[in-house]
Amino acid sequence: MAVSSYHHGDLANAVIAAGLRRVRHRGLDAVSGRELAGVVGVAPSAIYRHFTDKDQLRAAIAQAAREQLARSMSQPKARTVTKASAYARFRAIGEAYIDFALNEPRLYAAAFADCQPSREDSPSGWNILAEALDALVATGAMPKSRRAGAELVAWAAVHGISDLLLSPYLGIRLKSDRTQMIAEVLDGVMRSLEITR
Amino acid sequence: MAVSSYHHGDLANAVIAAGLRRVRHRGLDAVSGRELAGVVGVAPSAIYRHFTDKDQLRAAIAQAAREQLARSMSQPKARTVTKASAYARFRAIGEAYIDFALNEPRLYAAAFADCQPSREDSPSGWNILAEALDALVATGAMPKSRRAGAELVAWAAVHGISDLLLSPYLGIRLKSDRTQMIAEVLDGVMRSLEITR
DNA sequence: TCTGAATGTGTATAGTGATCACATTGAACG
DNA sequence: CGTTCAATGTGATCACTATACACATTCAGA
Repeated sequence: MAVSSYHHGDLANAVIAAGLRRVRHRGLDAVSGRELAGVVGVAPSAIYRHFTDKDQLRAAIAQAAREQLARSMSQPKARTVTKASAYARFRAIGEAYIDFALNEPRLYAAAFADCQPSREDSPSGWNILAEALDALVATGAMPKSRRAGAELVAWAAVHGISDLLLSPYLGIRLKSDRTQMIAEVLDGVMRSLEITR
Repeated sequence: MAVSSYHHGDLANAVIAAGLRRVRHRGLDAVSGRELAGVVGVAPSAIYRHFTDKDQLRAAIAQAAREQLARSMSQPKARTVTKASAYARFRAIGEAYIDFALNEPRLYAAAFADCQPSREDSPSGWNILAEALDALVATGAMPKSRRAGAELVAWAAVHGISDLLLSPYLGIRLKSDRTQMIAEVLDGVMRSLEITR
């Protein structure tokens, strides 16, 4: 595609892809429209045919990052017919979330940095989490009485530990092993929601 | 002070103060050295006498924001001699943290945005939390076996719920009452750490 | 084939971080 | 009291960025 070398053919997506690459190892604040244009091989002003604003460009990149996070969360796909499998999947989702945050810290930060209140993401992580929680209730691993608002409790804990582990501010005091701390927080979520194996 | 109008007298602090004002209603990314210099009434380049870098300026403003957060957390000062008072104080600290985040969202975001791994803050929120947890154990409100790593579990939950409530991305799905959701998360922390009233 | 809409180009403006030589000041010291 | 020096502020300047606008190029359909 784009043999003409004048019309690119898919500039918007190319720019977002280049932006994601840039975010991955320099962070969202390091993306500059001009540089992305240069990487893609186009004049700086061409970007404004596809994004009204730099804010909108940032938002588009952030949404792409969110989609990657959601994809990571949807990796654990075990059949959740038994208590044990539902428990395992729920826990695996949490671990996948934290792993993504620790392995792609800048992508993770970008995912929550810029988002329009109006837009929605298709394979939302929220829905993945909700399904896992439903399975927990269906298999009897979690009391129905704890179901309401459980997404928030679980997400808050997992999001919080991710942020804290990444923050150099608190990172200093966290001398002990990371995997152990993650396990502690996840165990805490289980007690908090009265989830049993 | 500073009647000479040439030498300011306390430029660094004045710039940080102006920066905090700017952060409060435009966010950390909106601070520009030139603008701060203008507000304080000084030439743009003068700032570089006190901050080597813009990164360092941002870090200084972020640290000031962190100190404000810690101050908010240290407001609840009830005597923690009984189970009930220790419980109340611990909970109040969590509520103060979340309140600060919701009332000063940009200040809160800035507090965690830029921080050098080396620097330490004096009245750290971590210590305040640790003391409250010690009091819980001392008064028998929390089993000693849950004490290790309890700061992390508590902070993660409270930090997570703050971030999620502020994020427009998840804010959409959170239709129910905020205070109720906050209470749910705090209740979850209590169950998670086996804290009783 | 012609025509218009979509897309990319080049240029210009304004604001930004950063540097450097220079000016001004206050404080220490004779 | 006067000199001197380090700290601090100024002004000019450079490179880079976001953004707007007039213009060029291409593609798709009547």
